[in-house]
Amino acid sequence: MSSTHTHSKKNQSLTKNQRIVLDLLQNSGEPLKAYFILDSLKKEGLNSPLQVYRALDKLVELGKIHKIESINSFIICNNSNCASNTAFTICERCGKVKEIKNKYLKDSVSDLVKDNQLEITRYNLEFYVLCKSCKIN
Amino acid sequence: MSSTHTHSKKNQSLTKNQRIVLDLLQNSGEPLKAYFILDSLKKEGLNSPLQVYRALDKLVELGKIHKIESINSFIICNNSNCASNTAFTICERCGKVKEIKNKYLKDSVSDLVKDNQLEITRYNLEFYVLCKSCKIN
DNA sequence: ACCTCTAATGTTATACTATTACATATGTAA
DNA sequence: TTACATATGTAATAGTATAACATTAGAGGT
Ligand SMILES: [Zn+2]
Ligand SMILES: [Zn+2]
Ligand SMILES: [Zn+2]
Ligand SMILES: [Zn+2]
Repeated sequence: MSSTHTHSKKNQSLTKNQRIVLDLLQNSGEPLKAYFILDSLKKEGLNSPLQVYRALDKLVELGKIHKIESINSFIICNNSNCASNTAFTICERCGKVKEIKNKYLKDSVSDLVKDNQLEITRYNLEFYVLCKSCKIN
Repeated sequence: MSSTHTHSKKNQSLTKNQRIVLDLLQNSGEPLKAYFILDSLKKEGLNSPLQVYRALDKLVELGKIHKIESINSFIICNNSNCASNTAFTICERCGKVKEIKNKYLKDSVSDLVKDNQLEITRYNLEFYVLCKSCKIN
């Protein structure tokens, strides 16, 4: 079973608990809270908070999901290579969260970092907005 | 006692609880947790979490302190006019937090926002670093 | 196959963070 | 004064996360 390529490691190495938590977040697409995940996955055999938190921790570490600290929630990564750099917009009215595509963001952040003489290892940027539907209503 | 000028309102309007919580954060200069604040201020007459949280909420609203979400802690504002825009460096090793002076940051953020076509109402930026003393050791 | 080591699991209990609810008091403005 | 908004005090409870310990599953080397 070690005929695999290097790049497949990350996908294959997910354990059962990690996989079902990731699937839930993937299918949801929006931020979910740990205890909501727990309730949702009772039927899958997750019985204790720790089982959820351990899976979440690992998935965060792998960069497959992100934690949005201000709402104690977890969301599937919407990019392919965030590493541990994250950037979100959060609607101030309805709480809707979107991960900002880091394709273009990177250069902007680099400039900002350079301009302010920071030596950073990673970053987390939270931009509060009024989402489209909230702007209308 | 209402002979005051308009601009002094914000300072004078602090209530007793708000004042003693603010003083503690001011004197500390580093991020403090709500229950630590509670313990520290037992002798000042604060007996319940709610008394602390209410003071903290108000001080955050006034922009006098900021909450650092990722560590559930509160820190005195190091700028004069953050409004609700915040930017911190956080040491990945020892957890030391510093607020970034927003004097220069503002333009950089404006550029970033413009480049990424965001319409934001405010922001919170967290830059993870290795602080000087951690870099040495 | 066997041993070894590391990572993950299962379970219980507990720690930490924050809010609800309700009664009371205080300050401010008409 | 009356009315209103804001702040307080207190108790109970909700929500978030980790410690501790025993057990199991996988990966790698021999
Ligand atoms: Zn991502
Ligand atoms: Zn919205
Ligand atoms: Zn500030
Ligand atoms: Zn440090």
